[in-house]
Amino acid sequence: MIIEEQLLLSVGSELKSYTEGEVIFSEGGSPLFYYQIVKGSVRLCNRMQDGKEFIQIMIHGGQCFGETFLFSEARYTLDAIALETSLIYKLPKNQFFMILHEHPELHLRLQESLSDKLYYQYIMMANNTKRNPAERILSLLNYLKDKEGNTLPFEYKVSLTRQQLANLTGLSVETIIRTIKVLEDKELLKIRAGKIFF
DNA sequence: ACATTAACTGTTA
DNA sequence: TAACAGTTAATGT
Repeated sequence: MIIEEQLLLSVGSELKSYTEGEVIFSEGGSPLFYYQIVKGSVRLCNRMQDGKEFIQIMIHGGQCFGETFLFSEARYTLDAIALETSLIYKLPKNQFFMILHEHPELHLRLQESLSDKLYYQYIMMANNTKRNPAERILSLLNYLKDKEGNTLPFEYKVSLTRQQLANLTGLSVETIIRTIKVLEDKELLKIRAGKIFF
């Protein structure tokens, strides 16, 4: 959790419910709020004119998003869309800076959260540029498993759909399916009832 | 709703 | 040019 709920409420944050697929903010819009997820998850993505999308990062409960845009004059360069029904705190920009001013220790937490996101972005940028599909998928799975703190083989259950894996790696769903099967043959992962165990 | 397969096309090593 | 990845479309769970 980045900012305590009590504190968020005391400065007039709005607790808003979003349904699956609902757009929270979109590319080109003016960043006016700080968002923090209570329950659910959100994807930050770029949508192409042909309807395809590339997921930059997924944000889960306790984490915040959109905050980086409050520190610059830039407009949103991506969309934030609810991955599922989610409860999210929405705090106006000026109130956000007010509590940052009154609670300087929050800077450290925001910095840590930002570093985590950047770490993921670095990994994904390196992976999605040159590597082959198997390497792209494996490094994404490695990152996800690592984040969960799981070290045992085939213990980590990948909760993402094939489509989500495709949108995170820039590969097609079919390539994900084909490659996942090759990786299963090589015994680098297991598939049980359609779910990937890594 | 999500996963899989097949047939086909274009690209790349 | 053979292998590979995306597209399309049909089918399966």
